[in-house]
Amino acid sequence: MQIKNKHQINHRISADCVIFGFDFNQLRVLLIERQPVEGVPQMMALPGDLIFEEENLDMAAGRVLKELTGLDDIFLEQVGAFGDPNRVNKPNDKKWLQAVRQDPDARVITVAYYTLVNMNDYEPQPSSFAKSASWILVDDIKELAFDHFEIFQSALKKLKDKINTQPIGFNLLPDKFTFSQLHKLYESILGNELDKRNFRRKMLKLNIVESLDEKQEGVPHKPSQYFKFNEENYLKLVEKGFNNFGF
Amino acid sequence: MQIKNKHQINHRISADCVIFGFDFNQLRVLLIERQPVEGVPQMMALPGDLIFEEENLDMAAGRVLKELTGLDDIFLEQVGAFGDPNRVNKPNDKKWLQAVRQDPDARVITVAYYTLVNMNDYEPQPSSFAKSASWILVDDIKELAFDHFEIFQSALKKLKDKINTQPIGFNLLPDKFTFSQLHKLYESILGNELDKRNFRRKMLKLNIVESLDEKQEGVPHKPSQYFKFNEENYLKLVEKGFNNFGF
DNA sequence: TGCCTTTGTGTCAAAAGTACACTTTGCGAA
DNA sequence: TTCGCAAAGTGTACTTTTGACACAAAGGCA
Repeated sequence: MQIKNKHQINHRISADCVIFGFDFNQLRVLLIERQPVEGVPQMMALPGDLIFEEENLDMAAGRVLKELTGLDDIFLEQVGAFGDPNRVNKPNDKKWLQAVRQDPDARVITVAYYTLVNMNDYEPQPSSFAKSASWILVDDIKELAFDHFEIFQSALKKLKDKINTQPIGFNLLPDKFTFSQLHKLYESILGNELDKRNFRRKMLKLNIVESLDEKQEGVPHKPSQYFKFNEENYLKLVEKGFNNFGF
Repeated sequence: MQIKNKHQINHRISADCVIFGFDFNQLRVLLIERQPVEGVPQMMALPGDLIFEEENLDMAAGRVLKELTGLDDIFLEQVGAFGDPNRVNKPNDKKWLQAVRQDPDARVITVAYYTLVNMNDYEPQPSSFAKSASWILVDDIKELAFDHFEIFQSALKKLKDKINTQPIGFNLLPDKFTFSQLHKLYESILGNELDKRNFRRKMLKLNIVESLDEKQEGVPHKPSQYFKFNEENYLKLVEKGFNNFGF
């Protein structure tokens, strides 16, 4: 554990967030536009910031989320650390760093998080690190600054895996939602179709959604029932060791 | 993305490894004894080291593994980053750092990995960071230096989750093994009993183990058949989208 | 030869998963 | 007022998977 010369000292640590939202039809991610720099093509990036001295990693990610969305107390889970020495060394990224950062050659290791928000709660905030932010369809994300595309892919994979173990999808919906919305959400995350009747049957059997005494209004078709998530029942299930929440 | 004063610059980054092994009966982890320091009770720790300048995180973890075990090209997966500002601030840990480190107050963020090795391949290596290493039963690990116990628990949880998705357990066994060994391995990892016949039925149906033309010899009971893992069939299954490898 | 230990095997019932199509409701346009 | 449209909501038959459970077979050893 002795310190050797080969050990670099001044690492920067940042927290980047993959913020997922659901527009009732497709899955989206909240991306920021990187501050424009002459001669560097515009590119989108994950919101993130260097961590503060007194912060732990989760707090830093929470702060990024809060600064950008105004949201607090949100589902937040670590994806992992990304620390390739070349992760910020693509030519355009380098140019950008040279224009914007004080110490552009410092090695930056980022700890990535993903988080699930209800898009309707989102209110754009003036933020220190983002010029502007927008909700981009997951399917339209093809390229991002630095290694953010790789991070995004890891986060999406993690989300897919997780939703087969825990019903975290409710974090992406408002308190009351229809079964179709829930159904569509699962299809969007998993990336494939799910039989309507089978989905409904299993979800109802789990006993973690509860029908409300309220229906859609003003729709030009049969109005659907509203439901809400029943966290109490969910916790009871987990306590019993049940873990098959997948589809 | 501007650098503010609140951002601390000189973080240290280390890679720590939770090295799992299986003694054909129970699951073990390779722990090192922390260099003794007057007045600090002896305590075990996860092997780890600060990362080098030119290394990415996986390489650093691989190097730690190689230095300690002589093993190369081994299953290695990230658990996550641990960066609480107080993770190394328990009184005894502080004392230890003050005695051993040049800059004991530096904030150290660690990226944890877990890895699965075949214990029989293990050969203790003279290592720069370990006084001595030993295989400790998972059930006997109650306390570790720094936040290593927490890291260990996360790694174990990750291993449990993973083995229900991918048959990574074979990494813990030699090339040829008996069904009982495999069975016991799954029981050790999952921490509960599995019905022998049901385990065998499912594993055989997966078609990823293959019977060898070879039996145990010299055992005072019915000798068991040897099997080997069939990676080709496994990859075919995965390609088809099959994912129910759990028990 | 008999004993001990571990291997190896089959069946039945319950649960879960899969595939599949028609009726209901409410709005809006003709 | 009626007709059409669009999405909601519902059941059944079949297959596959899981879970519970007990006894014979093989080989060493005394």
